[in-house]
Amino acid sequence: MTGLGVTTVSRALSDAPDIAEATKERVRLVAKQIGYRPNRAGVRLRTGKTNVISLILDLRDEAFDLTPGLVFGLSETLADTPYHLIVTPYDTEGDALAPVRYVVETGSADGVILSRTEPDDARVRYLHEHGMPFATHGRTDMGIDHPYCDFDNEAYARLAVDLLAARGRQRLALIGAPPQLMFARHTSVGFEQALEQYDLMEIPVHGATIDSQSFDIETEVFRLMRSRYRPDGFVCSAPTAAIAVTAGIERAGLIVGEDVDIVGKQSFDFLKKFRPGILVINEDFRSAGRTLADAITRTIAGTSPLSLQTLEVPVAPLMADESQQAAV
Amino acid sequence: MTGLGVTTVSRALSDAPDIAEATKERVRLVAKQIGYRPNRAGVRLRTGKTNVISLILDLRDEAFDLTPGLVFGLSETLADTPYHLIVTPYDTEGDALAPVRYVVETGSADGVILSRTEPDDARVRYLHEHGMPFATHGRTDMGIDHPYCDFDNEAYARLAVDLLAARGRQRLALIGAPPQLMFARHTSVGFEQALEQYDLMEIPVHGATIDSQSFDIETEVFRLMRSRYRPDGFVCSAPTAAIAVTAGIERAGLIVGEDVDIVGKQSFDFLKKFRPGILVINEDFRSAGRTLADAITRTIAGTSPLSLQTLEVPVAPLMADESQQAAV
DNA sequence: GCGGATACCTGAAACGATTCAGATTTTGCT
DNA sequence: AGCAAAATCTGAATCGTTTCAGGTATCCGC
Repeated sequence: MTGLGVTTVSRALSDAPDIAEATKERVRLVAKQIGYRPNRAGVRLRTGKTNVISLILDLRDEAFDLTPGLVFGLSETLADTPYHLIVTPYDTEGDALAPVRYVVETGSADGVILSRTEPDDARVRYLHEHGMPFATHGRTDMGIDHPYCDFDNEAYARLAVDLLAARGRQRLALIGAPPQLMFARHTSVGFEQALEQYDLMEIPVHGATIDSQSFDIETEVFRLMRSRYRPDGFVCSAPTAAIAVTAGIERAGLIVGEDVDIVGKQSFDFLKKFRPGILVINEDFRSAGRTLADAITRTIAGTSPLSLQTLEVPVAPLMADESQQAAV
Repeated sequence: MTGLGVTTVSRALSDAPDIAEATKERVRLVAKQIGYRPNRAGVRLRTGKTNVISLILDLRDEAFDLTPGLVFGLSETLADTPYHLIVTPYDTEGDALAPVRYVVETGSADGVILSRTEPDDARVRYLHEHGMPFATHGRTDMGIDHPYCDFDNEAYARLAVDLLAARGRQRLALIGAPPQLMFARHTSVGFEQALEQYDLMEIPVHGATIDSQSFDIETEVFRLMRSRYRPDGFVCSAPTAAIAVTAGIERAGLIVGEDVDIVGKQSFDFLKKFRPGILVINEDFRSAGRTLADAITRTIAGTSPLSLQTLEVPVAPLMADESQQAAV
């Protein structure tokens, strides 16, 4: 104790206007000396504020770059705030709502981060209706203005087709994400648009979605490469897809970058080493995590969602010849 | 309210012996009906128990399979307990102790999970001295009995050399992890042992550690392949290393699986697709996460650390000829 | 020198749980 | 019937914080 009442100390530390500046200074000094840290349970009990952000993770999600990207980006940025990041997983086949319901009902967090949004997302609706602050990786299509950070997959798909068209490819296939996901829809839209613009042919890929256990991309690509409608260009909506497509192509005895081109996404720099012929566009999930951390804290502080909507623009890769040009 | 005192209700829900069975039943029923969930802040304030496990993450760690593996495995298993998983990051170059000190000083968790242990690990010493329960991914060499889950990297390296020796390789190189890490030491020990046993030659790789920004494995391997001491077999201590080694070998115009063999680790099934010639041994980080979750909750409950030490044994991959044999 | 504003400080209640130390009722035994 | 023991219940304190509702000087103007 400094000889002051607990009220004074509390108000001094929160920089209230009715405390003398000298007193505040003294309190702050003593607090520093004894290494005072407010007890989170006390604060939480009294104010109801948890100082916790909950990241909702789908346990079935094997995407090996999204998850660490978000976790690192979020925790990195939240480290400079009073917030802790907690991971709330779920693997219920049917009920994706369970974890958000849990967070809302128990009030175990001040804000929620969602990923892999759907056009009509029950979790988003639920959180919005219950007034729980949240930010999403990916947009929705529900007319609800909420904070998000998204990669512009429409632009990505257009850019991918640009690249393939520039290399003279004619018959393009899209290896999509599960169609119920918003980013898959954006990718499709961009893909279709660009096809029309260049007047190219689309080779439909039956059931061509990533991370569906039942569907084997490699085998399907292999089958396609031997069929009458052989694609000469692939657009992949996820990094892992590019690997599987490559495997399928090579099983059919064809060469990536010569007989066929692949455009793939990555956040970790390995596709180029996997096959130098793959056309690579970067998507940085870690940076998305940072942006989302920022967005959720601001949302809790009352900032309007409209100013917290970020769309990351894909950047065209340097082509082999361009980079040589640049070097000269 | 059920008409009972709060004491009775509390004791009933905690199944205390001095409450009538009928009463307990009634209380439980009502609790279920109104969806009662104990307020975490209340419990935490009164009992000091946080019901939180803190996972300490190194932000420089770009290992793209360890992190999601641990996060998924831990959160998955903790979901069936009252514990929440919180992520405590750090990126301080010098002070790896900062995050554990923070957790201990603020009492923000009941238990801590560490990864990437060192033989003499300051974090382990600190947690042990302060009586904070913890479990580590990886062992230490400090004479402290603590719960851990580790992959037997010594056996891995021996197995790797076995595979290379069986294929007639003579001059082997180890692409190590940062030498200050415990698992790197285990790998080295196993490697040396096996070399001696088979009487093979070791080609030293200068500064050959993964995730050191300054060192470029690919370039070093390329240099080696053109030098007088050209290795014909590589043992990689991390998945990413196998990619870089492959790139270096191919830059030198040699073929993986023919001119040179590589043994690599993976947790996610992609190395075989990357280059079918790579010899692959699995390490399952997700399962390690599950094991660690179990270990830390048991440790908090008072179980002796000795029974909470798990060593996962590497399994030899099916060779191409063996798998054919097996199929016949 | 007096009333009232201003500046600065503080006691006590409240958040939701657990638990100590009884209190009351019932039971068992003679 | 009487009394101790056993069974069952409960009031009140406590954890650490914030905040309501005041309390006490000090200052200012006239």
